[in-house]
Amino acid sequence: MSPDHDHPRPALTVDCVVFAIGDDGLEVLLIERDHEPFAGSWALPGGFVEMDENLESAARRELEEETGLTDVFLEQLYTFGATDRDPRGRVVSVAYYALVDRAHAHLAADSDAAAVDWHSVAALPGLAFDHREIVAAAHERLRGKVRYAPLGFELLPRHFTLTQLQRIYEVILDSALDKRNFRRKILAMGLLVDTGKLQRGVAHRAPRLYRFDRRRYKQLERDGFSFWL
Amino acid sequence: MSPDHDHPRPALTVDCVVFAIGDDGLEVLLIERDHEPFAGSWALPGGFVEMDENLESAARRELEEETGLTDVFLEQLYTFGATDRDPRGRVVSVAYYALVDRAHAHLAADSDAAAVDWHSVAALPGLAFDHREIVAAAHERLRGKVRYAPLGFELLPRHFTLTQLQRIYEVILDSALDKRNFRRKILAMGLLVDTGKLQRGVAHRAPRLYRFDRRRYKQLERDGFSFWL
DNA sequence: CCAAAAGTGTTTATGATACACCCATGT
DNA sequence: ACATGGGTGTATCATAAACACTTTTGG
Repeated sequence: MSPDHDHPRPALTVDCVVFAIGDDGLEVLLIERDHEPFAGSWALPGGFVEMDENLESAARRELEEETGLTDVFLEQLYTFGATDRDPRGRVVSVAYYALVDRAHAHLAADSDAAAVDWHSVAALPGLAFDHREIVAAAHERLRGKVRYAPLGFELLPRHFTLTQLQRIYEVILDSALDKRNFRRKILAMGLLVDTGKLQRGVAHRAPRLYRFDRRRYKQLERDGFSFWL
Repeated sequence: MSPDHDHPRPALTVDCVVFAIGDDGLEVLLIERDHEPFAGSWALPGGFVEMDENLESAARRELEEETGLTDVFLEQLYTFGATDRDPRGRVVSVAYYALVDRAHAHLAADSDAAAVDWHSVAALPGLAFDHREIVAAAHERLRGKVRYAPLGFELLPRHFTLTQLQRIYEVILDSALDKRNFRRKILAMGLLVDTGKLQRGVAHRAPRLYRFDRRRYKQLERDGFSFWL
């Protein structure tokens, strides 16, 4: 017996809000739509969920197909189901957000899309469907969660400097942070490991490179420690 | 053109995790299923989303139909879409959680359900589908969010005493709180209004009744204030 | 008059904030 | 040598935590 035999079903899609930090601050990855509806408009990467795949798998598949990105940090955001959100009919969309290191994210536009490109969150073009609302929800989630979860590291390469990390937080929280206080606090958590390497090739004193100790984070988390910035 | 014309679609449901504080601590409202699958098992109230209703509307409708509850605090939790979560086939469920004042929640079992009743979260019976996992996710969300959002008030009648409020937090956070510190902190936020009334009929000094000032909360929130406990 | 919860301040400890200069490197 | 960001410590302030007794009411 089918769950609802003759019962009509909404279509189900996933959409991905991919964030990175660029020169213009926080940026989102958008694709230019090739087909109707909203052909020519910018939109979030996403598409229909297959019958035999989990939701997160669908999000990862669509992301790879449409942008070339794989192995990114990905988390479910919210499910958007307003009855009029798609002009073609009833379409419910499970939205995810992803965090990537812009410098190491090599993009490859799909045949379905005219283009793939980064756009400053502060100056988005007109978006298809309710995608502006979805980006706004993702942005709010990121701003809230970055303070109590180790999300900042997902926007950086595996080895990074404290100044790079501080910039991540300054961009997301949209406020200047004190360098000494920031460094003291983040190092005091004991989650950063000094790799012993230095970043050479910069026209000033070579900064130390750190990495985030995921194993230790999970350990401390179990022991009741909570990340806080 | 239909969004996916010949493309098969998962079925879409909503499920509600309704919390209240009872004598056994945190409790969840469950219905005893009348029909297969899982006939006789306890399950979350919920059901299929109609083509012309929003997701939250569907959750409220199912909640009223199956338990009689209306006008509750309701928030989207997470969407569960594991391919094997329903033995009948592919069913994706958008889960919501609700908070109600147990004393004022008058229940009415639907014809579809053999029974509706409260169950201690600490000692749940076996649940249908992946409902145990959904309850766990809702519980975690509640524990996390109650500290930075004014959710506690949703579990009390409009007029309440500070001791009642403290108990809410103690139950949800599962830790004892200092009475004097609790009262100082919660009153300092300026969100509670002394109604001037006393709760009579108790075998001890009559406590003052307060109410939560929602208008003022929204005001302060806009001004950058953030609830914290 | 007894039981039961209401109500009320102060001290101490901890964590947050503010703040300025010298150092190392590449050009 | 100069421009650029890297790296470091202390004093002050604000918030959190610990803690015990008197008051009021109903039975």
